[in-house]
Amino acid sequence: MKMTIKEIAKLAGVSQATVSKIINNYEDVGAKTKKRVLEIMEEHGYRPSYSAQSLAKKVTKVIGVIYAGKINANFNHPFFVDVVSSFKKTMGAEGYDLLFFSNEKFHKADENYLARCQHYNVDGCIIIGGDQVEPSVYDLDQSDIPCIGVDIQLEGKTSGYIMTDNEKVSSLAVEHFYLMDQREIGFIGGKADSLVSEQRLDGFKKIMKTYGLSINENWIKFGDFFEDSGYQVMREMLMENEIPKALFAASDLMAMGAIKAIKDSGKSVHDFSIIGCDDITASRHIDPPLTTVKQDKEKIGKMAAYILNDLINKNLQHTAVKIEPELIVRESCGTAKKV
Amino acid sequence: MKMTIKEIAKLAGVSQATVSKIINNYEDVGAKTKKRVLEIMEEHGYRPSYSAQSLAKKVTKVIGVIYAGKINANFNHPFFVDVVSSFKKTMGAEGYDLLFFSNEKFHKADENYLARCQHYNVDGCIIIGGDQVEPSVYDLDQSDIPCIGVDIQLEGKTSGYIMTDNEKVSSLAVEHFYLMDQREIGFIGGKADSLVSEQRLDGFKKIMKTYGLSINENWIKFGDFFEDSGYQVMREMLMENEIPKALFAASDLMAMGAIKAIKDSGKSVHDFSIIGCDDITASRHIDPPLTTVKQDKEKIGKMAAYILNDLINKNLQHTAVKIEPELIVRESCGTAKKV
DNA sequence: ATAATTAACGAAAACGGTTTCGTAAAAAGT
DNA sequence: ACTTTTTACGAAACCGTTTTCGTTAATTAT
Repeated sequence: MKMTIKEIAKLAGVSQATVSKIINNYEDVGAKTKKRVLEIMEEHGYRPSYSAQSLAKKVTKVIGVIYAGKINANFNHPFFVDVVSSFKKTMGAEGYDLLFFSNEKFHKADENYLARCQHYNVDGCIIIGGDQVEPSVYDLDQSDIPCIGVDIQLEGKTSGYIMTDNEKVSSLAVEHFYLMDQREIGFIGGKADSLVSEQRLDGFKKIMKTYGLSINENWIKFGDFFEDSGYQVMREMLMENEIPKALFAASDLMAMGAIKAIKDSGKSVHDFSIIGCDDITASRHIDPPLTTVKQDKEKIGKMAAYILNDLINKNLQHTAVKIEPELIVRESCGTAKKV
Repeated sequence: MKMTIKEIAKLAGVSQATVSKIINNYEDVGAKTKKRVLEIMEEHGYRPSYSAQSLAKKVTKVIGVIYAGKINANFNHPFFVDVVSSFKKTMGAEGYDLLFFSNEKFHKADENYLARCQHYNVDGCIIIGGDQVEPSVYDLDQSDIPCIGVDIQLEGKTSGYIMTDNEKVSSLAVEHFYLMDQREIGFIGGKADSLVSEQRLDGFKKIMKTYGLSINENWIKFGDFFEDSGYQVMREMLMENEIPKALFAASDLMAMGAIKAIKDSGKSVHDFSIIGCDDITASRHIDPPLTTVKQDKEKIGKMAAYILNDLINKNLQHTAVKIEPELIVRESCGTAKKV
């Protein structure tokens, strides 16, 4: 049942070469021959084998997708889900399918990402930022395989990266607090060793200084971008003597966790001002509707695809792009003081 | 730089065959030879080519992932995100990577799913239920490629499927309404032509009859499982003369949309009883915390992986499995009447 | 009518591996 | 010491394509 090019050729009374040329749209094949062969192919449901093709040509039309960091990390984080969804859509339109690598710790130790990219001969890959830069990711970055990093800084000649302007993210949040007359501001970061966390913290400190606000180091804590960590961290803060009145959380999920911690502690959320980050779908529905710094997930995914495409087609050198964040005001910072 | 088996063989002073045997753990190769070759491979960072390997062997260790239905449908629906995440984790542990097919409408018309599965020579595939059964999915189902369907009924000899017991889902919801003294019950389904919607509606009607509750056909509407559709549908209902006091929505997202519609209409959500379905992360945080029928996403993903594995290893014939749903009571059906 | 082009096709090498089967050397049995 | 078995390895065919280059037949130019 599984037809090969050889059998099609025999059936059509032509050579393999001719069939192959028809598959690949060569010019030098007669119109009637072409028609006949095409019909036979259709009739037998013939499809060229990917393996054979990508062995012979050097192109695969497959993009590797890598979640850096711990096992399965971020695959189901709402922010990355939306980014990857947008990326997938855009790359799909270019004819690419996406190969999601299982975390390497599941594989034999020696099968790192570079090895697997070479193994599958992917045309390029996207690396989703993780906790820190693993050696395995570094090797891939340094290779000649086109890579686009999201929330992770890639430096290879055939790499690029994209992320939201994270310092601006913090500025937007703190500025809003300031406008709402909040001065006792805490910061809940994501994974302490992630680039994103670092940049947001930097931005946070800078803008606090700019506004002449004092920074309380006890009010700076780190989670892992997911909800539970926000809950834990807030819980700790709540047990201290001094409690910040305003909180900027580096993800909506952590903000949600923090809010839950506040509620569970018996205090009223309305006595706190809270700003999240990402603007995930749920944010507008929670209680209170969450004021947040929006990241343009759609755009990030799309741009990542464009850049990767250019990298693959060698229209581009190494590039880094920053996307503008946007403040979305809802009700978690009080409505009373709204102008 | 790109090493081939031939070069490794030359470097080691052995034949290709021997190197290949080492790669594939054949017994008939001497210990010292093996060691030497292994070292050379390591030293040169040699990795066998996937294309060449899967051309020669017949196994790829790749699973195809297909979202049936419209472009990009369901890729970012929280329910499926969690299911696929769990599936990915489990398959990853078995050494599989996942190939996500871009929607075929992006590809040339003739490249349907079966064609691409054959093209890539995947070991098996998972099909995520969509609006309806497309011809392309049917062909794949009927082929000899192992397939596991989630929320979609696959009937091929090498296929299986898994979904929550959807009639039970509706029973759980309606029973709860009944206990809470709600009699005027509406139903918001997902995509009207999806199997899941059908089953839930059937279950809904049955249980309503069982309890002797009258069914108002105007209170039965369909969305598409996403939030906006819940909003729209609820908006319509709100404009009618008779408005149901209790609503079962076939997804939490639609429930969230419905709640928003109620709020936007100026009415109080607390005058309504609402039950969702899925139990996504956000559900416990929204206002009011959503009572919902939980689907065990983790389990569904894991079981899907187990079944697919068995299908691939031919330990299994066609199988269908149903997963038990569970009612999670929170506050969207009033707390006053709680026992 | 003849030479020069062009069109249409095929032979065969290459892509990078796997696997069967045969064989020489080493080990074991007698 | 000689046969038998086992061990370690290699030659070569094969997996299903692509692609280069040469060749013949058909056109066109002269």
